[in-house]
Amino acid sequence: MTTEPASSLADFIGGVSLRQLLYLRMAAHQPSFTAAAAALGITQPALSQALLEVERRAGVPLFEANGRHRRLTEDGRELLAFAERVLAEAAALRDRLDARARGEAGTLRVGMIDAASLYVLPDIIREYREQHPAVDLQLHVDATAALLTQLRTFELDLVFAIGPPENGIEGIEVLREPLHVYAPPGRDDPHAPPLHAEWALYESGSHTRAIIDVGLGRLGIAPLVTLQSGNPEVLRQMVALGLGWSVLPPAVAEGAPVLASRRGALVAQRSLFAMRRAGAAPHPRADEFLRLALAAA
Amino acid sequence: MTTEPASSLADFIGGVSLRQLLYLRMAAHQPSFTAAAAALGITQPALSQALLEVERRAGVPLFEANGRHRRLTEDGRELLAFAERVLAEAAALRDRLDARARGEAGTLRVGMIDAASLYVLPDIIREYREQHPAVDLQLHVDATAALLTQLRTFELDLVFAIGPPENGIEGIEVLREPLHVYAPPGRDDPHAPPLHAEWALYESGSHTRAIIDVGLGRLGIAPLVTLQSGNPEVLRQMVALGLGWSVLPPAVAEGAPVLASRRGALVAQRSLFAMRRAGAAPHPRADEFLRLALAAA
DNA sequence: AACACTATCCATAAGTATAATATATGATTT
DNA sequence: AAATCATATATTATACTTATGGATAGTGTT
Repeated sequence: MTTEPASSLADFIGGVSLRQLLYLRMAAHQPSFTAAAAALGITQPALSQALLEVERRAGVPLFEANGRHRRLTEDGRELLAFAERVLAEAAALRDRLDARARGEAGTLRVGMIDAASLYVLPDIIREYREQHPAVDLQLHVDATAALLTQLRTFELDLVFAIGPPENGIEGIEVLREPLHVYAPPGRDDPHAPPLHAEWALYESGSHTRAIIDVGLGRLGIAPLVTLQSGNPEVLRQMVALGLGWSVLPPAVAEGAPVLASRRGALVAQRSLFAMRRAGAAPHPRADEFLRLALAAA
Repeated sequence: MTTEPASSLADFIGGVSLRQLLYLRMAAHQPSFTAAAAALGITQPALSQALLEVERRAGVPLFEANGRHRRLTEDGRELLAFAERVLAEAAALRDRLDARARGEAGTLRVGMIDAASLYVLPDIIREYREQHPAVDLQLHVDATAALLTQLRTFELDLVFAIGPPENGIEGIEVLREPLHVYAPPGRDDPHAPPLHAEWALYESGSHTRAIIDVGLGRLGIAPLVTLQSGNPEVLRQMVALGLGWSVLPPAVAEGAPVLASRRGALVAQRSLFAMRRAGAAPHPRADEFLRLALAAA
């Protein structure tokens, strides 16, 4: 009967559980504690004690005697309203988490290199958007190195970039692209670039450029690079306009038919990997997106 | 690492406490679990375990490794948002309950008999309203029996009515009123009502009427009642118009000076009690109202 | 009507199971 | 070497059950 005046916020928060709020709601909605306890699947003393504990935490009586029943006080109704709100929030949260676990809601941030965005993934993006309209799909196009940095700093969930995956990143190969020499229109044989040839290549420092440099070296070519661009469309145009030679994946170079007949030697292969942080938390939406990508490849 | 799929709503609600939500919020706002634990005044393992327990209940990972720190997953941010909302609700509830405990907010339902409302309590009502403008003060005027019924059925918090208090009701005397015979204007001696006098009295069945009947009997009078009313103003008017005799408290009868000189014998005394349910939960607002009433008396 | 009789409801007590926390320690990362 | 988080174990606190008592309301009997 003597309720300790433990009415500090910390005491209240520290001691009250969602279960107790559930008990309170049931006790308020059922005709008696006994009926409420039965509906909750616990014994009547357990319910009585739990409610007394809530009273103690709240610092005010929540029930008062009414014959052999007990009824809510005005303070009790105040606390009941709180309980209803919190329990409704909890149910909504549970729904959200479940929807997210099913991949039906939430955010999916995918990073991809421009070649992927242009030639490989558009259909998959469209398909994913159709199948999961409630997912907030955010796409970022950048170079491999930048994408991997963003992946590491939790700014992206899934990255399609040139592999193989480095330390702390795990991935699966989605596509393997050959990289061929392409000659500018004219007399020269695409398979025999002259020594004085000028080259338009991917930017120095990029993953693809590193692969290309190694491959060209194996072919005995030390390219004279007069133009660098991270944009493969730019490189293709340079070649098509006769301004130099390049090394490109056919998917890029032959998108317009101009360069199809100008393909030269196979310089190297680059692999497009789908990558995530090693040991990252499960991500149903990323999993689904990747599933679509692998199914298409 | 292997989180059991305990992702049912009942499991979530059953296991999560407000304290864990507090822990989650602190862990999200502090740079490390260690710092958060220190800020919470608990040890780091206690915090780690509590958060792991929440993860288990939620069925999804809330944190993921980031170097030697851990950071929230998207699901974790979802749960954090829930925690913020609930904790804000809890703080607001605490404020409301505290304000109510101080008598500064809430509802106060006071019942009173009309005599009290007319002659005794108006100043107190005005004073209370001035001092506690945030309290929703609801006044009900009715006969004693009806008021006590409403008190018993929790429709009123405090009642000013004719005592003494019955079983299940406890009260304190606020005012003792004499009940005098009042004679109609004319030749008759107010102290000697004739046998054939016609009387206008409180309604049969009312507390005051019962007291009056007993008192008149002691004076050897068996009144011939030609008019009954629960409204003492009506009775006063009847007497003033010469239609009969009555028994009234001077506060009623002499409100207008008409009947002052027509006062006869003291029939009885009735006591105005402030009454509450016996064993009712503390009610700071009722207490304050009663304090004002007693101070004025 | 008054009385006991019975059923219902809630509180309390005591014992037991579960959960929360602290201390000590290990693994990993910077 | 320092910092961070996880794990193991012991201890304490909390939650629950069973058993029981007190109060109230309904029911039948004298």
